[in-house]
Amino acid sequence: MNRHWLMKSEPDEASIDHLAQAPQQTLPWTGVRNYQARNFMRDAMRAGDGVLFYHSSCPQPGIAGLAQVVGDVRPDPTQFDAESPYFDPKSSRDAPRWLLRDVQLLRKTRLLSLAEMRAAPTLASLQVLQRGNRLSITPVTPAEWQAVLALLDA
DNA sequence: GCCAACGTTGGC
DNA sequence: GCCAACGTTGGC
Repeated sequence: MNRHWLMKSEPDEASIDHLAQAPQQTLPWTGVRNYQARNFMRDAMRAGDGVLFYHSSCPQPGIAGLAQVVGDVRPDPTQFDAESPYFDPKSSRDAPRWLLRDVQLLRKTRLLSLAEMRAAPTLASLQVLQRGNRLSITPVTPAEWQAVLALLDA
């Protein structure tokens, strides 16, 4: 049984439309610079896992589409790029500190707004809704995934 | 821009 | 290992 995840992206940087227009409708999930989120990608994610694509830090935060993890975990190339905002001078190609996963669109959805998520009793346990949560990648239970699908169909 | 919450850093 | 200071996140 595949796992499920919620992954936050700032739409200015990588929106659901960017994902839809990318080759193979797939984007590398660059820029994760938090160890807990990195460890999820490294240790727990598998190809085929479901992804709730969440728009954050924007006028209308919420779930904008469904995606899946494809391929294997690999080094995030932006950590080696001195021109990138994600450059990490403490990392090296011999011992990359930061990793990424590739994410492929399953389908765009209507925007399931943060307000609607908060109002849904079936999503009360969702980690991203908990007070003080800041992780950009969080696990989603099968029940929560089904609850999101149900809300999207409603 | 504000602010709560959390993560990271670095001196000791 | 402690902990204060600082930086970041992200909704509002």
